[in-house]
Amino acid sequence: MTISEENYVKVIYHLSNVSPKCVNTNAIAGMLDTKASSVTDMMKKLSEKQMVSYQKYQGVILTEKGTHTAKMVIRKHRLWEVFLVDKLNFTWDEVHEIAEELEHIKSEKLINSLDAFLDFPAFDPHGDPIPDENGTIKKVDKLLLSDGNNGFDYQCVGVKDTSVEFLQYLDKQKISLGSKIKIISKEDFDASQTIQLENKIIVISNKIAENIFIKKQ
Amino acid sequence: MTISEENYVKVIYHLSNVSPKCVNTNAIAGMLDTKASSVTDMMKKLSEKQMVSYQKYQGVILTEKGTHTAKMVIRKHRLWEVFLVDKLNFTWDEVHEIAEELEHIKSEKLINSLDAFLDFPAFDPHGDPIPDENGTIKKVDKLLLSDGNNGFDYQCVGVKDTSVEFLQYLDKQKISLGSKIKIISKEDFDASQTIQLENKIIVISNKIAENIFIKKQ
DNA sequence: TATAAATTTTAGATAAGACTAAATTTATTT
DNA sequence: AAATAAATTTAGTCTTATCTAAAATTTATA
Repeated sequence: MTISEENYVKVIYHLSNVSPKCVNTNAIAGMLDTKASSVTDMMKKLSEKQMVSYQKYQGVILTEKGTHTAKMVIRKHRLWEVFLVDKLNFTWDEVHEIAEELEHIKSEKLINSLDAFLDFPAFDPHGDPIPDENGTIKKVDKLLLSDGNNGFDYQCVGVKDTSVEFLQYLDKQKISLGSKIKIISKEDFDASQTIQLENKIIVISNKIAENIFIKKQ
Repeated sequence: MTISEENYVKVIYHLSNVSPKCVNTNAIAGMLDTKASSVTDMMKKLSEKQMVSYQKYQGVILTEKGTHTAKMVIRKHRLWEVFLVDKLNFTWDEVHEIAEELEHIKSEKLINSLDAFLDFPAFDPHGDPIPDENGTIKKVDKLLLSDGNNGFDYQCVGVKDTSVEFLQYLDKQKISLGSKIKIISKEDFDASQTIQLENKIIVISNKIAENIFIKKQ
């Protein structure tokens, strides 16, 4: 698998999780910042390699082989992120870009040794689950802060958007994985929420709330 | 710089150290397992990028920029090798191939953090010096075992050949970095040597002796 | 249901990096 | 010094991954 092929498979995997049907050409092109015609070319190649099942004009679905390949790329990406944060003291907004490169390093022994070195972490610095050697992913029952209920106590367990801008906003507000969050109230008009953190009460927009994963305390 | 360009620059750097004049096309092709015509193409490109000074039919010399680029690639290669051996428990014959991939990961912050995490090592697992952040390389006065003198005590400080076969031969003989080696005698006929190790005396061929670096005890 | 709009695919082109085969330049020999 | 050998470059081709523009198909709308 080339780096490009791995990136396509990874993106198809992520898109499959959003809407579990066929993944369409334009969606892939959008994620990879490329053109639909390039995607079509690659779909033919990945189809020949048995990574996706592809029917003209109908989009693609990952095969079992393709799903496994995607999970292994994601495993590498997330393990490297943990390495960067836990061992090299990177912040959570700095790791994505570098992990995009590291995720394509080939050795299986390397990644399994790294996994052991990091003590088999289950989650990456953004709270996303790390597939194990077999591709098994721990399911967590998490919900979006925007779907939480007034008066309840929650804990931040992940973020949806992992952009530098969003992560730095959270840093500024002192919100990180494990932070306690109590929902005080929610505005009907714009769905903005008033929430209580460890030692302050703040108001966040719906856009913020839709990108924070929480679970019940 | 692309991965391919970095590999060319690295190879030219290594060849420059052997014979410090112009590096010729065929030598580069041999090292990279490619054809002379491909090398010529790349030399034109590297010349445009000011990495080498190139005159048709006369070979190439690295510019200052090219030398620095090469050193940074080598720095990354050797630091990753230390990481693999010291932290992930790889053996010294397993690390080269993986480091060939890791050496092309771009982030400068990554490599400097890794350097600090590893406690600023001066040498890689094969005894080769690691350039620092500025490209400075600690000079060591080492010689080849084949050039050592009878009756003297030495210490193994590096290997020239880093192939899996050679390194595994050394493992079998329990020769590693830091091993004490006393030269007992040398045959006139084939330059084979009888040497004393910690707890045994063995005979090694000249080919072996020409690939072990030593220094006086 | 016919037509417009959006999506997707095809056809043809480009750039990077490699190749083969032929041509050119430099080095070596007689 | 001419002839041969070796090294290097040029010219043209191939593959991968991309692109644009045009054609084909599907979906949405009047």
